[in-house]
Amino acid sequence: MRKDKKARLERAGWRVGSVQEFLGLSDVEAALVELKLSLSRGLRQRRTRRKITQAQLARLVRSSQSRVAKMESGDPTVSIDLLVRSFLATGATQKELGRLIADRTR
Amino acid sequence: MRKDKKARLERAGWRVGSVQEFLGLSDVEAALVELKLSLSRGLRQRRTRRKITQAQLARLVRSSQSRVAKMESGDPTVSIDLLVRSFLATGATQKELGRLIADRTR
DNA sequence: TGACACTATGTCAGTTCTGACATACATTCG
DNA sequence: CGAATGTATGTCAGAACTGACATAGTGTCA
Repeated sequence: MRKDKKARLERAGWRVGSVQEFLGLSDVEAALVELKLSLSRGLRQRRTRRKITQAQLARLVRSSQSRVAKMESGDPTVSIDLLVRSFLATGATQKELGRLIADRTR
Repeated sequence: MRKDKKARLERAGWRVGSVQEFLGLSDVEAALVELKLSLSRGLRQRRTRRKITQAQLARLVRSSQSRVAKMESGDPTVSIDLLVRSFLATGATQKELGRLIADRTR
């Protein structure tokens, strides 16, 4: 490969000549699904432990019962932002959030 | 308070008569800002440790250099979703993500 | 059985976030 | 100095997500 072409490609964001470290978006995608499931489970657990209904939690996070249901069922239209926001709204700390994510059980 | 009214309010999501456990969205909001900062720092750290540029990371997550810059600078238009996705795209595991969040340093 | 409380699912208009682009700024090197 | 490389910031059309609503399903109690 000509040197100027290599330089051009690298400038464009490629790592020419190195082993391909590209993760394949599918890997990241799979990890994201896992993460969302962890958050879903964690959220439902916290909610039921506190003995409040989906409607009550919805009010806490200024959302709706239907969206809470979607959060807890791992609906793909629910963002991580919303899951995290809701989890924190149950009174969880950032540390607890971190542990939930780190200590996931399959 | 009349009993039927109480029931109606509770159905609507209020916890009538109990101590107000409402967190005040501002608390959650503050926690979210903290969280985003943790992710920003973590992302930049992982990127620089791997000695890749913002443009290269952008390619990995199918984003753009400008958005990566925003991610790392804590720009408010960047979602947690995108931060997490990018962090994972650097090859981090869910466990590492959890630790990053749990072990934040101010 | 019916009434009630709770949860699940589909839909959609309005809001938020996104990649891309342009361009400015910063640093390094010859 | 100027060129090259990397990073920061503003903008915007299009994509993704949101709360709200309607409604269906599930469980419980009398």
